[in-house]
Amino acid sequence: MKSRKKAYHHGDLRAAVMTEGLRLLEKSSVDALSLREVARNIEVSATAIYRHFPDKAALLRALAQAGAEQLGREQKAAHDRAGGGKSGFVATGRAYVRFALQNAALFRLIMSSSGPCETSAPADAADNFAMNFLRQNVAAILPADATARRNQVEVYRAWAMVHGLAMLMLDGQIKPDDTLIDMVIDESPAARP
Amino acid sequence: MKSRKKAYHHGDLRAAVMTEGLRLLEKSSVDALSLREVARNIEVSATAIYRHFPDKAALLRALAQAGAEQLGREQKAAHDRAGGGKSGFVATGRAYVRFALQNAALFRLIMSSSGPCETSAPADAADNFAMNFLRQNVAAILPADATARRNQVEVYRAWAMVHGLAMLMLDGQIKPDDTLIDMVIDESPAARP
DNA sequence: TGTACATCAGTGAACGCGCGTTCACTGATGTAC
DNA sequence: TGTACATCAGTGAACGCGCGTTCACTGATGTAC
Repeated sequence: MKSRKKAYHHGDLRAAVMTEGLRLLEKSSVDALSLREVARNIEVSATAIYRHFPDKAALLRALAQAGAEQLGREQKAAHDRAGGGKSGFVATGRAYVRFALQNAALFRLIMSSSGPCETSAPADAADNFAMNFLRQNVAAILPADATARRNQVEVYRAWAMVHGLAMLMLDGQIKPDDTLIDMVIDESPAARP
Repeated sequence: MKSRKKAYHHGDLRAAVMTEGLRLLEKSSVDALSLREVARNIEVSATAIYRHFPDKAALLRALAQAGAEQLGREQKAAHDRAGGGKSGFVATGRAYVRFALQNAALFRLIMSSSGPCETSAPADAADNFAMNFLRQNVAAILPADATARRNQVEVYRAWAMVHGLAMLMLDGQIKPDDTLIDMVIDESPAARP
């Protein structure tokens, strides 16, 4: 069989590269990801990838972008499923940590490639997904008369707590444990009635 | 000049390797650290290092260990300087984040190489430095009648918050800013009177 | 409907690179007499 | 104090590896006539 060329229809190779890239990130680290390995696994020459991505960095950027979108989607879904408000906030945090645990390398890649969120006002959809989502959720939790500064600090604190829990579990410093995740987030002062 | 051999007295090469390793970690990432670069920089053949470390992994382990000890020392110093108690707790957190920011790659290395702290009771000095320190500090903050489980969750939450803040700043997701660090930690519910 | 042709997604050979590690070696050091 | 010798921290050449990227190429696809 083994047809030599045009094994992929138009646009399919790009998708296959992305899929395989994401798959490999499930099993190893970002630095262990190589163009050649991706190509090998989808049975295509290494150079074929250059038809779709100018270089390796571009592929990583695309993977990070796709990952960020997925994380955003999962957070949103969890939030909506919980019915918004405080339990929406808690659900968002849980989704964040669980995504990190189930997509370790991808999660790290996302964090290390999206820019700082200090980039001024008009939110940068994909880049600032987490920030924006948190900001909205935290607003739902604070007293209505909270100052902007107070709100911001609260956002950072909530994000840091959830992010830290994710990273510590990823690094094996804290044993991953769904119950513990729930306890840390649910009982957090910000989440208490 | 350039004497060819025995440029280092007994034990000095080991120290020089460690120092240069730590220095390189200040400027780049763990994966960018190579035996050969360390050797080059201290003007020694790459193979000389094998007299002191069985392989690269052993060097990384030693660097992680040294880093962990330094972090522990800085936390302890900050704690003592603040006079213990609640402000000691806050100071410890600040020291943790600042250490991370000033020793980015080393901090990551520490976190990724020390084992889980779930390893049973009799604490493993270097490995569990952060945990033990936090545990003591959190105990000083909780009401005396707090349950062990509650205490543990509180420890994890505090650690996660501080660790997350450090990682988010390291990854450029939150702009590093001493004032913000202080606000996030100082005003955290755990640190409030 | 059939044929000529431009396009461009694929190919495989080749490049130079820096890496970790091995090997047989050398020569300064410090000790035993 | 002077000499013979074992030790062992250093050397440089060499290994094989997998990588990202370049290059000139080929041949299937889809369009214009």
